[in-house]
Amino acid sequence: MTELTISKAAKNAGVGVETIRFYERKGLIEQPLKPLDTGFRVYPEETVQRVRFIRQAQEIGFSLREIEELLSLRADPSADCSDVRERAAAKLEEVDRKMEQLGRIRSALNELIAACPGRGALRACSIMDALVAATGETSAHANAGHMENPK
Amino acid sequence: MTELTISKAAKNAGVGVETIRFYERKGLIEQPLKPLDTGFRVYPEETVQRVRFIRQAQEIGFSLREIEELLSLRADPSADCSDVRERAAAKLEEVDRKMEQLGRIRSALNELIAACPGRGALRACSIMDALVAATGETSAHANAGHMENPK
DNA sequence: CTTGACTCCGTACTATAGTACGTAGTGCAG
DNA sequence: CTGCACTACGTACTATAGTACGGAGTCAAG
Repeated sequence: MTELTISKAAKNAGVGVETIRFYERKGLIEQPLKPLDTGFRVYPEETVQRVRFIRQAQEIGFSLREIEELLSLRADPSADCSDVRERAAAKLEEVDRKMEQLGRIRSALNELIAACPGRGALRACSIMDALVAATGETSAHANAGHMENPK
Repeated sequence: MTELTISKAAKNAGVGVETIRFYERKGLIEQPLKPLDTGFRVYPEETVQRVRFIRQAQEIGFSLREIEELLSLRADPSADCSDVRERAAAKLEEVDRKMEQLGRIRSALNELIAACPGRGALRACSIMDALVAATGETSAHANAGHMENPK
């Protein structure tokens, strides 16, 4: 098996060379004490697996910071499966929250679009109106009364 | 009406002073050629409205860059309502794509959690397994055949 | 007239996830 | 043995949306 240089490892893992180095700096993967006389990194296959793991976890919504924790867990002999499960559950809740938020945005956009005549001057654009109107709502009472103690 | 200094304008708009200045630097709001002898900014009520508009548009998912476009449109007398509508529709599609993506993530997490025993050593954790397994899938054929022309 | 609050400006820093660049040192092919 | 590709390293830069900071000037109350 050919020695895995950084570019080969990167290629195998499906990332760029700089990304490997970036992960090393971040401590997500250990840099492989370049054993050759040359000072060049030579990677074990594990590293490629690790990078794939990282990308996979990213795809299901984990940040690099969270992935780091997952990886530490993996290395921890006392780590329990429930630890991982908890993290997954927490992430699921987070995803649910994001979806709800997006759902609200979606409804707002839909309403805006439905109400929009779709033609005509911007003066008559209900989308702009909606945006502007919303901005006015809380405006009136905000600094209306000249407060004595302005912060 | 008291002159709107930056901190009052910020307060009224519900943002920080630095945010106002940031928006000015970004060109999202014009800085109000400080007319007093002092050199202090004095804002028209419009600016507060504008900042509110920005926050409102952000809430329905527009980035500052997109909001800038929306604002230019608003200032453009030849701008048509359909321009705005198109942007809203594009944003809606984007939101839909994001929701689908999140939905996939959600399913993946759900499956992972459902399959997880929830206790026991990490060796037996199906979540970790799934992550690791996925990483291995494409690994075999990646650099298996020593290719003659490595990049 | 001093003090504290407010303002100005530019710059630097936060977080996230990389990407790019320049310099210098290697490895291998022709 | 020349030259290109590759490597190492540190630093700087990208985008996004702000936040924080330091020094200087100003305003208003006491």
